[in-house]
Amino acid sequence: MNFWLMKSEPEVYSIDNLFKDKFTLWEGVRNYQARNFMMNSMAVGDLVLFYHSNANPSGIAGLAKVSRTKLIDQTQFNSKSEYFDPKAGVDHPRWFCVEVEYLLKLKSVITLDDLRAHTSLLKMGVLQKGQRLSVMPVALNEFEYIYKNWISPTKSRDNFDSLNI
DNA sequence: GCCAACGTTGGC
DNA sequence: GCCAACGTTGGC
Repeated sequence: MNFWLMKSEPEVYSIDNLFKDKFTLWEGVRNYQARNFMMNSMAVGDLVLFYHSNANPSGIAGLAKVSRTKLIDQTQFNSKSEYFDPKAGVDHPRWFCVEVEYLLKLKSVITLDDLRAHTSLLKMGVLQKGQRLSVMPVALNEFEYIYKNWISPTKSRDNFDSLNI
């Protein structure tokens, strides 16, 4: 299993939206590196830190799980969509996405300051200066650390049993 | 709203 | 294939 961090602006689509929807297609990614992660590396069951960007505060707002992979992002073909890509065609799609499933919403957002206060997390992609990727991998040790410190209901568990994964 | 960082585009 | 110009991201 792999771990990911995926960014969304809560004004556009928040963890509350995902709670209501239960599932969502992660459409609109128009960055090749981010696309390649979704296309080549994500597997069903991978866990996702749902990150609110451009928010008050910005940070990790909840947890999701990859439920379908290697889907063609249909918005690239829709000339009415803000994600329309005139260089893509149904016979040669450029952009792919995954579907994610809601798992939980945190009682409070784990802010960037929260994360930076822990030396074990200093290497996290999302904390690096100038990083702009909207989909990025999270190391196992980083995910476990975050899980133990902020997500696990008992804070004493060291596995993911409570999530029924 | 500012602006640093970084990805993409396109002329050459 | 270089690289300047431009657009976007996203914290602040």
